[in-house]
This record gives sequence, C-alpha cells and structure tokens, in this order.
Amino acid sequence: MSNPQPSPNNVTSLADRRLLHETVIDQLRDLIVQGELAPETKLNERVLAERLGTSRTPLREAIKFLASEGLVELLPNRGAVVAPLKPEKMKEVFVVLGALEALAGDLACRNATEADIADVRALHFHMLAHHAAGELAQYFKYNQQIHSRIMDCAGNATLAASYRSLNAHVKRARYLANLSRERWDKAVQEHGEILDALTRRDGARLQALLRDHLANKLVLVMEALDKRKAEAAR
Amino acid sequence: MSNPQPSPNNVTSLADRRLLHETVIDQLRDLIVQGELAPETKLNERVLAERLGTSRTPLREAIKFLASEGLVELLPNRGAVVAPLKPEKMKEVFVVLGALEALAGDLACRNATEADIADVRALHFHMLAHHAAGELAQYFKYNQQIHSRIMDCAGNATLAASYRSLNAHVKRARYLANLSRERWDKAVQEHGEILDALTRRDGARLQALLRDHLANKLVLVMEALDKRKAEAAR
DNA sequence: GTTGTTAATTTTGCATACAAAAATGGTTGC
DNA sequence: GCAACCATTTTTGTATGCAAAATTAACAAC
Repeated sequence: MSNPQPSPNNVTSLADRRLLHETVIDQLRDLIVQGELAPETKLNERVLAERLGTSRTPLREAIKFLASEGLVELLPNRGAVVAPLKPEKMKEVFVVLGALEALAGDLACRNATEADIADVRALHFHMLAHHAAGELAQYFKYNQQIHSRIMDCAGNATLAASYRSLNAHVKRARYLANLSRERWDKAVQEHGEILDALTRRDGARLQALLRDHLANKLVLVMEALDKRKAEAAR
Repeated sequence: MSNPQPSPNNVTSLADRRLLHETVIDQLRDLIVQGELAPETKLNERVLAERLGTSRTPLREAIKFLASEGLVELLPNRGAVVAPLKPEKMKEVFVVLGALEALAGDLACRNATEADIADVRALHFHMLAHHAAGELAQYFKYNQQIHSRIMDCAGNATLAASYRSLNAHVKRARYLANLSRERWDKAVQEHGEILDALTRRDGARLQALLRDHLANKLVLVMEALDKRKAEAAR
C-alpha cells in the first residue's frame, strides 16, 4: 500500500484551516480595538509583519480589509494609520448604531423565540452579578453579549454585520471611558427596562430604550474623548 | 504669501495619483455591480489581473477590500467568487437600507439647506424628463443621484458610507429588473411625494415615504430574481 | 457505465525581490 | 543659526517566484 496519505485520516475540518491573512485580520483588529495600537499610529508594514509572525503580503491584505471596515485609513504612497478617534466621527457612528439597534430591537420582538429571550435573561443576570461585584471587565463582556444576542434575535445577518463593523469603533473608545458608579447604576437600570420590553415584546418601547441607552453611552464616550484631548494638550 | 507650492509643474494633485490597487478596487466593483461579472462567477486571479492590466498582488488586495463590502466571498484555498444574489440576502439588505434611508430622510429634513433642496428638485425634474422620454438608463441615473443627494444632506459621512456599501448590492439587482410602465409611473409618483415631504421638511413623512419606496423596489427585485431563477431552472 | 484512485495541471497563498516614492540626515551657502 | 538643497536610507507599491492545495484528467477495477 504505497498510498501517500491522500486523505483517509483527514481530521482537520474545513473550519480549522484558517488562512494566514484571516488570522492576521483578526489579530490586527484586536490590536486596534483594544487600543494596543493607538489611534493614528502609523502601521509600519515590515515591523508589524514581524510582530505578527508573517510577511508583508498577508498583512497588506488584512490592512485593506480593515480599511473597508474603517478601522484603518489608507494614505496613498504613505501606507496606513490606525483610524483616528474623532469626536465628530464618534457622534456619527452612534447615530447610525442607534438606527441599527432600534431596528434590531423591533425585529427581535417579532422574531425571537422564548428560548432566545430566556438566553438574554440569563446573560442579564450574569451581568447583574458582575455589576454587584464591581467587576467592570466582566460586566462589559456580558453587556456586550446581551446587545449582540438581541442583534442575533433579529434574524438579519446583514444587519448584524453592519452592526459589528460599526460597533468596533465604539469598543475602541470604551477602553478609555471610566464609568462613575452613578452612571454605571443607571446603565444597569436601563438594561432592566430593555429586558422587560423584550419580554413583553414591546417593539416600539424597546426601540426607544435602545436609542436612549446608546445616547447615554455617547455622552460617556464624548466626555472621555474630551478628557483625553485635554490631557494631550498639556 | 509663501504658499507651499512644492513644484511648479506638479499638476498631479494628491487626489490624482491614485494607487493601482484603488483603481483596481473601483474597476472590479463596477464589473460586479454592472453585472459584467455575474453572481457566483469564480474570480481567477491570473485571468482577472491580466484583464485589468495589473499583477495579482494589487488584485488580491482589491478582492479583500470588496470582501469586506460583501460584494465578493472568500473561499479558503479556493479563491473568491462574486457574491451570489440570494433573495434572502436581498430582503435583509432592503430592511437595513430602509432604516438607513429613513434615518437619512429625517436628518436631511433638519440639516439640508434651501440650496440643497433646490438641487434635489433640479435632479427630480431631470428625472421626470427622462421618464417622460422613456429613457430608462438616464432615469436610473438621476433616480440614484436623488437618493444619494438626500443621503448627503443628512450630513453623516458614516451613514453615507454604510448606505453606499449596501446599496451596491441593490444596484447589482437593478440590471436584471425590467420595469413595467405601470410600476415605473408609480415610482415616479412616489418621488414626487418624497420631494414634497423634503420641501416641507416633514421628517416623519419623508421617513415613511422612503421606507415604502424601498419596499416597492424590493418587490420588483424579488420578482426579477424569481424570474431569473425560473429561467435558470429550465 | 460507474466508481474510485492516482498522476498531471492549474490555482491559490505566502514570501521575496525590485522599483518608485517618501522620509531622513547631512552639507552648503547665506 | 537656519533655510534650502542634495544624497542616503527607509518604506511603500507592485511584480514575480515557489510551495501547498485544489482541480482536472486519465485510467483501472468493478
């Protein structure tokens, strides 16, 4: 049997063999979203490629991909930089996100199964637990999951993709916003109302709540951006 | 006045010297949107690069960029194909576009200058002229410009970018929808009401009109897709 | 004829090489 | 000292080369 192992014991599933440039896209996106690569950082291809353990070609492909998402900006003949975190841009993003989340809330009230809503409720109580314990990072994680879950309940993958793309910008800002206890409590209370509206499948109310929730978050982010700017000035 | 004019005969402005891969992005997008590269066409890198007069590297970068826009799909180790035109996907896109256009309409009613509205009106009458003359291609052109113009009046570049990206999918479908005279007349009439609502800056009404207008367009596209599918079946 | 297997071809994915443009640094003239 | 200019270095943009994977074709067994 001189079979050179064509594929009898092919254990690697199709999902496993991810391509290098795809992992690079994810790595680079994480670096940007988590602030390790600060806004307006120049992306030196040689240095970054080495850091990510790859060559320039897949890195450049990843940069183009993220440029379309708006996380990096392309400067002709001068490479690329991490997209700046401009207050004006952030306002725009929140307005669009508001419309997308509102739409998702409305659709979710119509399309969610009872099991879906039970899942959101479970996440909600996890979030409450971390809020009570003062664990901000964990709180953020479940908070984010709740919003994503509602988005998924809407049953519109295109909507979800647009949301995810824009939400990356907001996530970036989160790492520099520090929540006061008062604001934090308020956000948690709003989440209670959101869960309530979803449970009663009151689409109109859920829309309004999500919009308000985002508007309050925008205030937080703007304050953080102003503060950062003030610090940069002195 | 020491105007920094780097070189006297530097006619090429910064916008002019576009990079090869940027022109490739636009060329490839046009090929897809205008249907020259049909849905599900395999993108052979060697062939396409030759056709666009470039090498594989810029082409691959362009493909990654358009993948993020959703116009092409990446198949690991199997290259890329033009994104299929699935009815399900189209429905999703229209729902999201509806929310974005409605938002734009509302913002436009608040932010547009009188000059902006006059521009839209001018485009509207150009469109009417081409409708009267039965010139479908020119009608589409002005129709599209009206919607884009309203989008611009909203004064939210992020919103506009999201709209443009999703709208590319719809444009693709347009090339296979053939408008009956009745439907065409109805669309034109709707445009009259849209212009009216904008003129009166009635945001709530403009939102509703734009949503309905899109819903009607969706019906057209779905019919065209069904028809195409039926033809493909026999 | 169909199915399964294997060799040949093609195509993709990544790395590298090379050319053009931009950034840097140093020198000169004032 | 400093501004302008030119040479050097670095970095980007594009093309090409090469290995791995996938597709195709050919062929054998049933």
